[in-house]
Amino acid sequence: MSLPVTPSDRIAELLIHIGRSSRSEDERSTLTAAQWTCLRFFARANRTTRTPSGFASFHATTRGTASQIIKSLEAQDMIVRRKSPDDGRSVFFDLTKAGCAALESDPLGHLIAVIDSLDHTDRAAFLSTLNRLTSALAESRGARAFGTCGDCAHFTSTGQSGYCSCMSKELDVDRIDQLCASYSPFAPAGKDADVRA
Amino acid sequence: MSLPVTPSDRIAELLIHIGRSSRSEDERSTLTAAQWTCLRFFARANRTTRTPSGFASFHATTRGTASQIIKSLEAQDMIVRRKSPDDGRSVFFDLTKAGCAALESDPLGHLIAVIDSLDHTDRAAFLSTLNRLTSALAESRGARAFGTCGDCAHFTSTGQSGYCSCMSKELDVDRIDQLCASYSPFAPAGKDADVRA
DNA sequence: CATATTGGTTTCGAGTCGAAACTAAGTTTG
DNA sequence: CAAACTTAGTTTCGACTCGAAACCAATATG
Repeated sequence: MSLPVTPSDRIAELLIHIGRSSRSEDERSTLTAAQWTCLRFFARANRTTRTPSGFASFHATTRGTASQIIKSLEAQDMIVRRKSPDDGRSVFFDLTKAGCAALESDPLGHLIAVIDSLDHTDRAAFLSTLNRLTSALAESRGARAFGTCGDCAHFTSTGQSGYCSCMSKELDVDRIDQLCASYSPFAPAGKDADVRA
Repeated sequence: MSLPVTPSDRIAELLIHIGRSSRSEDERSTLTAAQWTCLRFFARANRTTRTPSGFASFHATTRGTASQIIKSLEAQDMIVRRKSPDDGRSVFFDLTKAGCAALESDPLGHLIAVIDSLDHTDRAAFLSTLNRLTSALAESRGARAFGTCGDCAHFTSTGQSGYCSCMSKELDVDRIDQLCASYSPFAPAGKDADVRA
């Protein structure tokens, strides 16, 4: 009955709990938790990542489920569908004015405010550990971690902008802070072939 | 479109993500995420907390929803319903043998393993910050935080066991690590009257 | 050109969710 | 003591979420 409770158990317990309880929408928000996550993701991810598949893997669910959540946001005019110029099968999404406006009252604000009240160095240490946990967990799940281009192993800074060896493209300042599905926390072992490993 | 992304934003993003993705059941587990959370909670909470209301407030949902999740676990013989000896309205739940056995393959094990691989001092610091965040968030939501009797302001250790001023009862070793809904992270300001503030 | 494979959608059934209406057992209060 | 709360729990409802499986169209692979 009373299994030994290690610090790791406690941390896992708290992580689940905080993730769940901070999404509770006190004010009758128009969106559900899944819809908020989707809207946030489309606001933060780069164009090649802002797709149904991208969201599905970020949200650790199936493409089918992702497709439905996206559909519901489209119906509310929070996002608009765009065809990919490169691939006839693929689509991506942009936030509408209404979508951007909705983000202003993101219920996640509560959590962010609380985090903001932390001591500066504590926060930095916390973020660093959390980053490590996320990458390790993604790896153990056999999934790819998500991260920003600026932190990515494929990225080399060239002053203000930088170059992504994965997309073979120069990235301007705006894009450096965007989420990318091809993010890799590790230095690539060999050549680009390893990107999809 | 590209709002400034502060460290706090990143942390919030990661917390939501890790909480969600670590509950994904790779192996077709017999239980859903909500059911796992419920089973875990009943395994960890003390008797007065192991109730439908207790779970509802822990899980940040309504009593109605909690009731349904509990019903589904009862139907699978994971938990058994007991009448409260003190209050004719109240019930509480114990894990069955099957419930305890199920916990052995808790999908949360993945996350725990990853946390276990952290450096000892990093882990301690992480837990401490996480605890602070959880309490602060609960307060900002106007909800009560959950914690163990051993960490509670109502608790005074007397060597191996200890005394809970909230329940006015001596707690033996087993109970010290259990979750309690009356947990308070702060020293009680005045007398016992403040407990329900 | 035939055969995968990939990106996306749809449908299905079970589970989750909050809100609201409801019962029953305690508490307050006049 | 009885009427009026309040609290613990359940039920029902409709909308949403979820994974699985079946499906379609565009792209690779052979």
